[in-house]
Amino acid sequence: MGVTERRVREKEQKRSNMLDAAEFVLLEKGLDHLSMEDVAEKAEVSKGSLYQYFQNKNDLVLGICYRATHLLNESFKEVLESKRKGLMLVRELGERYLNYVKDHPQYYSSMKFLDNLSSSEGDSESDYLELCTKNRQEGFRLVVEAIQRGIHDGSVKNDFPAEQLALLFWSTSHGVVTISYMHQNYEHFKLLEHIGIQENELFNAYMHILGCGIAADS
Amino acid sequence: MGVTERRVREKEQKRSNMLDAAEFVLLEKGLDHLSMEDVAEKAEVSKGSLYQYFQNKNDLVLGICYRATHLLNESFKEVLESKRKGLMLVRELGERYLNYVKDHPQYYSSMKFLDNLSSSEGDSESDYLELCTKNRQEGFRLVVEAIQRGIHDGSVKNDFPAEQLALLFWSTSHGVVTISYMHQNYEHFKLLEHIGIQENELFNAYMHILGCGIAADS
DNA sequence: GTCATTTATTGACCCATGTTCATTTTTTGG
DNA sequence: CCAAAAAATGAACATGGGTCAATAAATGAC
Repeated sequence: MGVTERRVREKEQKRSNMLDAAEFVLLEKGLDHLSMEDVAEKAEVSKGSLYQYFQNKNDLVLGICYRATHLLNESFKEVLESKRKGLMLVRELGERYLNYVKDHPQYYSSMKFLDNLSSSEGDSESDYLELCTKNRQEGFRLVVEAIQRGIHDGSVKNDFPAEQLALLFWSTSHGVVTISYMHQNYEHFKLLEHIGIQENELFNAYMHILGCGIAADS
Repeated sequence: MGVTERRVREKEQKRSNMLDAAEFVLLEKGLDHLSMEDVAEKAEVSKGSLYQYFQNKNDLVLGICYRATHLLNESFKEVLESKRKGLMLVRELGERYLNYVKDHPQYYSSMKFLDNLSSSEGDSESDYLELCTKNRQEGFRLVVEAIQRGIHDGSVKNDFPAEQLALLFWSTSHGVVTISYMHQNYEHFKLLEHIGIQENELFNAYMHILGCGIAADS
């Protein structure tokens, strides 16, 4: 009979509801003030129930992070479906990343949480940790693919191996996006408007400079 | 009499001792496991005493961050004393930043803490918060200066205003350094060695690409 | 339909840690 | 040497993550 199947489905549904609630609280209060009590209340369950679906608070946040990395990867995959030049794909990936952070700040903060997970805390079992890591590797692989296609179609120069260029793009865009995120979400961060430029301008300048560095001379 | 002066000096000395202890604990246990109790024990004072010198835990960490930003700025100033071409100075700044993070991971983690301070938490009074912000602006100003000198001496092209280039350099190097830090300090972060390159290589590639982007055509 | 068994839910409770404050100790100036 | 001011202390409080015995609900055999 399909009873067990149904129960598995129901369990996933409840877990998903809890993650929805957690996302809501994360968006409302930020990572530092996300409490299990608040999540439980929002999800209309008891605090104890949360612990039947998530091993601890870290695991819960990593559950959000799993969604976050998955969504970003889906967005990246869309880009790679295009048949345009590789260099254009790279630019598009960067734009997607920038918009993603603007549209889903709670997802981005869960990814920052993953980044800040120290080794010792990684020890505490979390099923989601491995999934998040896998997703991130997958995302990186997509960047590599875009660059490889650029090298093949001649739009990206091949001074460096594709992985290295991808890592470079990964790191630097991470930095640019971080600044953009801080500008949007933190009151006390006033570097951008102190200079008087918009995030778009920053990003365009970034892509221009990067373009000069990695574009093939044509 | 110089009694009050002496007491001010003593007070600063005690505060400094507490910061030393806090740095020690930060290095030992990381930001997540830094407890006021541990700091108090290491500093050989009671927990309550800490609160006579720091308004709360955030303030204490920002006290470390103040030292951190100050030290980095001092290092940057040394670079700017050189008479070399501006482009070289920029590269040197990047190298300093990279080495700084390697040599003082506890300082870097305190700077990450500053970065992650949400607006609401910034509300909670911290004398050090403003000082840290000031220091960061000062650091940024030094980067701008290096680039301005590069534009003047013709080693940096002037497609963009110096502030914009500086922000770009700031953001992207932040990203590269972050990756490097994570590689060194987090077990579960295996992106670099999975690809099989060293941090130096990454940094050199970064400076090379960046150089292509911002160097004047000569 | 009933009931024993398994599974899920609950919230009171525990504990770690940041923070406060009344009390005690030390320092100061006369 | 003493009264007043300043500093240090640690017991006590508040918050929030995590646990668990008790309860409720669901299941399947009869």
